Amino acid sequence: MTEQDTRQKLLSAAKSEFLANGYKGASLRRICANAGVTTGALYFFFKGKEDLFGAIVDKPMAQFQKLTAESIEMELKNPRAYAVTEDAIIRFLLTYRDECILVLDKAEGTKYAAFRENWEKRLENTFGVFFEKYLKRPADPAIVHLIASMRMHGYMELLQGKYTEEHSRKLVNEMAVYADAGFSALIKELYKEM
Amino acid sequence: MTEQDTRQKLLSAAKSEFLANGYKGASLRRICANAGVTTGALYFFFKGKEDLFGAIVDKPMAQFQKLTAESIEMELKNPRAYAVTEDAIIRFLLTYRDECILVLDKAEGTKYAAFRENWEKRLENTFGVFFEKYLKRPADPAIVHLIASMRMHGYMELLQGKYTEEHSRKLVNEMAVYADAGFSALIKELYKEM
Amino acid sequence: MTEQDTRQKLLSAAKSEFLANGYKGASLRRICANAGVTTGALYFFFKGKEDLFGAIVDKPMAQFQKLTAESIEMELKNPRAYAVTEDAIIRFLLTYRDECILVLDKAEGTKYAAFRENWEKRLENTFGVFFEKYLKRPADPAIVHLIASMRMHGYMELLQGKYTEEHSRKLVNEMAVYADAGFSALIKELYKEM
Amino acid sequence: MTEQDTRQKLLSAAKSEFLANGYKGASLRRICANAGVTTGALYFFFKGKEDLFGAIVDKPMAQFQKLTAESIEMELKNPRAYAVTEDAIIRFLLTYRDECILVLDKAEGTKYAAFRENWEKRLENTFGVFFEKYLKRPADPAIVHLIASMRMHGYMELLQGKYTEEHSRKLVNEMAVYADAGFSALIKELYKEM
DNA sequence: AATGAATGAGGTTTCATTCAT
DNA sequence: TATGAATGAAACCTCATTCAT
Repeated sequence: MTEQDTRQKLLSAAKSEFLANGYKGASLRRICANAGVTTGALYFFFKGKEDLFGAIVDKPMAQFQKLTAESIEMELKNPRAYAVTEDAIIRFLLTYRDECILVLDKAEGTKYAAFRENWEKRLENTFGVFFEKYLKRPADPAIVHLIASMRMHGYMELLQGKYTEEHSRKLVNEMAVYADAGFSALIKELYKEM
Repeated sequence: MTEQDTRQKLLSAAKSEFLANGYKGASLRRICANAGVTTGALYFFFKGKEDLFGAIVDKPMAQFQKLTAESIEMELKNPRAYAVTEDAIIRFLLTYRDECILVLDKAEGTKYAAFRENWEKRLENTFGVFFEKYLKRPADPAIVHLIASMRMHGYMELLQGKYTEEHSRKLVNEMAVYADAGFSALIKELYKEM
Repeated sequence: MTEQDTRQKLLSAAKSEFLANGYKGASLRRICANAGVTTGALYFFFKGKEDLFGAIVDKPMAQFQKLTAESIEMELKNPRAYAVTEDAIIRFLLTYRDECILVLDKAEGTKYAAFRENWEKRLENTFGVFFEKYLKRPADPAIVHLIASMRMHGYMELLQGKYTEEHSRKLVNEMAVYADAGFSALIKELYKEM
Repeated sequence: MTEQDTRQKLLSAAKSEFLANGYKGASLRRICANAGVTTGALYFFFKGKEDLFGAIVDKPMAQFQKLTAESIEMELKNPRAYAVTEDAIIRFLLTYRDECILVLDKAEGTKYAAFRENWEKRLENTFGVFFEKYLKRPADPAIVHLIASMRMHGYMELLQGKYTEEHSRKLVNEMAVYADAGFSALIKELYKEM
């Protein structure tokens, strides 16, 4: 077995374990057992539990960070860019499905613990801007948070259900139809309340 | 220390711990330490970890089960009842906020593990019926699931954010506006696709 | 409930528990639960686990000690007395069946731990005397021990199987027939070996 | 410390502890302490308490099962084979003295709990057949049980007393003389009763 | 006469981690 | 590269016992 083989087996077993039990609930013993190596081997390749988790998600997530940073920049220049940037993000999510699930839903106890929350907050900001634009005043942060959080959750569900890429894109579009109409209606409703 | 103090302290410490770390991640030691007693004391009041969890959520959840059972029955007779039953459920969720969060989001490892999933499935069924009614054909289960899951998540977020009851009701209404409009738009979109 | 009632219930529950699980394996909690009282009550009537055990068996066993002491004395004066004294002992065993089982087979961890061994040793001595008498020399202590131990075990089995007194007496007689014939044959065999 | 030392030390300490306190009463902590390691170390070598017990007795007992199975088969074909098969069994018992004691007398709580009882039942069956053959009718099951149980106990005592193999064989023969004569006399006695 | 509460030690087991080889 | 061995802390739980009331 080449050195890469072992490392790869460990990463693969770790991914399954983390997905199944979350970071905290994952057992390095089980990972090693499933990889067919001893615990010592794991510590040759990785510094520890968190390092192992990082080895799976760090690279994709760095890219993701860059992606979202660009998105925000673009959207600040041109709000219409949203469709484009969302598409890029969706593509990314679908490409690195497992890694995203890990970071967004299984990362309690790691440095990524707040990752999802942070993303959600950015989404919230974006949504807040929209609301303010159409409402001519800031909206109740709670409703903005709710809408953003539901949207985020939609993306998460999309990841968890293992649809084909084509099917996923269709679902994303339908979610967008749903959300856009909902957003418009909500604006009207909030406008009435004034 | 008065009579029921210790039991109450244990329940209170347990609630915090379960909320913070989930059932599996919760430590009875920490609970006891926070309650200011030894681990043995806990076992005087409760049979074990699951019994302790149950002592917090069992009673409210029995009531909740009754509530949802009634809701389903009513909705089967008259679909318009949805508004009424939803209102009752929302009131319940807000009244037993912590207990609901525990059962719906922190219960892995307990008998309530599937509680949220089951509820979501029922919601999915209801939504599926609506879709079929307006679409004259069954909708893609994936989109029904997505919409239902997002709605569920909305309720969850409502619980997590500690809004006043009045505020919460307002948010529920706004969520309904959002969701109804989204639903209608989606129906149209799906209709076009045929 | 009168005071005697509770004490009696505790003793009765304790007897069952000790019989079922032995002294060490018995749980005072279970005893109290089965007696329908709290642990505190137990400690009002008894000083602790061993005292509770003693309260069940001490009185009968004192009598038993007296009985065997007399037996030995009588047998030393007249070996033919064996039949008489054995009968008395059997009667005792059948009368205090449970207590005897407790002391002879479930007493590890109590002051009675060596009781059975001691009785066996006395039986061994008696048997040794017989052997020496008919063999004109001391027999191998090992075979004497074996024969005595088997006889003891016969008594124990008699207790464990819950036969009627009549049936038990019949079995005792048959055991005696078996043992006497065995003894005679063994003497002959050992005599040949010289 | 050489390679297998710790495992061996653990097995040795475990054997002593199990012999002294039985399976249930044995403490893994004491075992580890006596072996000079921490409790964690035990779990590197063994899956748990029962696995540890199994590591001591499983192999010998598998062999023993084969042995008794063969014995039964042979005796069914030719009842005279009893002498031969008994000899093989005795040799086995003497070779794996400790393991046999563990399984036959200290195994409550393990999968071997019923081992001795089963063996005794087989012996009882064999004895029952003998009785019926010479008595021309079935004998009282109680007396058959008693005789069989006493014989079994004889074997057990043989194991507990640490005699040399030669001495043991002599004792087995003497037990056989004792038992055969006892059996004959009992048959006669029972015959008279008819 | 008895309750209800609490202790503290000990039970088996799992964990992430370390380290000599 | 990787093994095999071992640690020590923490996990849930049960125990006999004590004590104020």
